Amino acid sequence: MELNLNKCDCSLCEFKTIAFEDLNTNEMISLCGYKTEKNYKKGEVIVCKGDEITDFLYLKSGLVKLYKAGKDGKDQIISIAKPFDFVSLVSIFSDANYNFSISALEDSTVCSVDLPFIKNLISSNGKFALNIMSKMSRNFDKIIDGALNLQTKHLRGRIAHILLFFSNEIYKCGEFEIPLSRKEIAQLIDMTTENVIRILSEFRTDKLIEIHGKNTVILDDKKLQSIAEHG
Amino acid sequence: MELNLNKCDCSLCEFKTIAFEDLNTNEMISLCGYKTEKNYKKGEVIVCKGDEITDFLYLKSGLVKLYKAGKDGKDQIISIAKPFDFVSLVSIFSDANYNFSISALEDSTVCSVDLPFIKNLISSNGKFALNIMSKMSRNFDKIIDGALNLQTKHLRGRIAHILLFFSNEIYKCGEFEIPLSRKEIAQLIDMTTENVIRILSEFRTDKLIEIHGKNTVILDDKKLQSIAEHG
DNA sequence: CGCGGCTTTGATGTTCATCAAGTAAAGTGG
DNA sequence: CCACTTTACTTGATGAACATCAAAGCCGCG
Repeated sequence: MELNLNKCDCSLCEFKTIAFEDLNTNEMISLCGYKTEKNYKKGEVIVCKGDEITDFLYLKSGLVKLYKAGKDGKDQIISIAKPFDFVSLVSIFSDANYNFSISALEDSTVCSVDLPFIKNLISSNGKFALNIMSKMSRNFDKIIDGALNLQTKHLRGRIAHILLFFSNEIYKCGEFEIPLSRKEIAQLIDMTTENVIRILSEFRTDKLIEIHGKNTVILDDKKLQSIAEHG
Repeated sequence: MELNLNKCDCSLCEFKTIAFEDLNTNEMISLCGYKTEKNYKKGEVIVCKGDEITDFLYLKSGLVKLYKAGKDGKDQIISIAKPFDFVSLVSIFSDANYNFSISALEDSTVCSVDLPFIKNLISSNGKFALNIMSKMSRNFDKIIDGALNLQTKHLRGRIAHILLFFSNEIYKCGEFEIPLSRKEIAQLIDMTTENVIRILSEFRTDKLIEIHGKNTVILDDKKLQSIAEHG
């Protein structure tokens, strides 16, 4: 049976640097057979907490959020993954089921590789195993660091932080559309929707940013930086 | 803190279930050669942020804290590791240097295995690799979960939580000595020293706990549980 | 003894969540 | 396409939760 009618050649895919750079030719060919690509529309749920973990996922394009769903829409966002990031986090090797959920913040393409196949690769290719561990490890560090940082900051500092996050890390541009609702921003940096709005308004009257409809423009990068660090 | 002379036989060590259960006889013998045990006194620093990572560490006995050191003693405690826990977290596979610190909360014995040797094992023994990944993965999940949980709780809930943590998970006993100073408790659950004390006092007047010198006694487990969940 | 660190309690002020209410935007059904 | 509903956004007022500041008691240690 042919799984892949989209006749990709993973060995040419720029995304193999995510983890697959250490595979030999044969392994690379197998990989293509165990791989599928899926597209998700903005807002679609990709993984639901409790789902069985059958695949190793990474993001090819778009933007997704990893989150824990709580009661009455009180979700908590764990992290935001951009292309080249793992989506599956580390947890896929610990449990049979996901203990968090994933959904698309923008139209996204997810590459999905059969998990038993990946485990097999880990068993048989030591370099690959170490590479994966190192990548996941770094992912982990970033999330922990983010969580600890949050705790030290006041609300203004947190807002400044995510504005710079989107500007510098995601869009690499001073003008962009925040792919999160105000509520989602609140869930990401642990505060209330009202305060997100309030502080964005403050920043606007202080001429640190401009907001035109959906568009956000960073006006004073340096001051925001300073607020993010010391505010 | 004397280095012992490694006369141990790791194949008999109950701690091999931490990760080494999949090693064959030869690998087990090598392991003993690459392993050292070190003892640390309560309060001693085991690893300092920035130290080169040369070994894979796990805790044989005692209790340690992993923390990020901040300015003027404003540390943040990432997690508390008990015997059978990894000490090195996942980060040892991502970076050449530690980006957190570790110190002993009680007199502790740490087992230390040469990291290149471990990496070698990962490369050559697929079962071992998967096992390690799964264990570290679970570790990661626990820490993330803890961090997210903190965010949802008020101060009283957090205090109730760590009281139960020590009672149920660490000492498995309703009467124990908290191995942390009030300040350290504050660092662990992100609040001020004064409020830790204040709330402990409240709990005492509410007959939820008793405090005799260093000793803490849990009086009303159920009520604490309820505060931890809904407070 | 006296010094410094840890602990405790109280008083004060700030930050932030909650509540309320109103506007804008976006989807829904006739 | 328009009325209708719902969802997102916004602003202000209020009070609660919490940090900060201050001061005093306690304890171990040189």
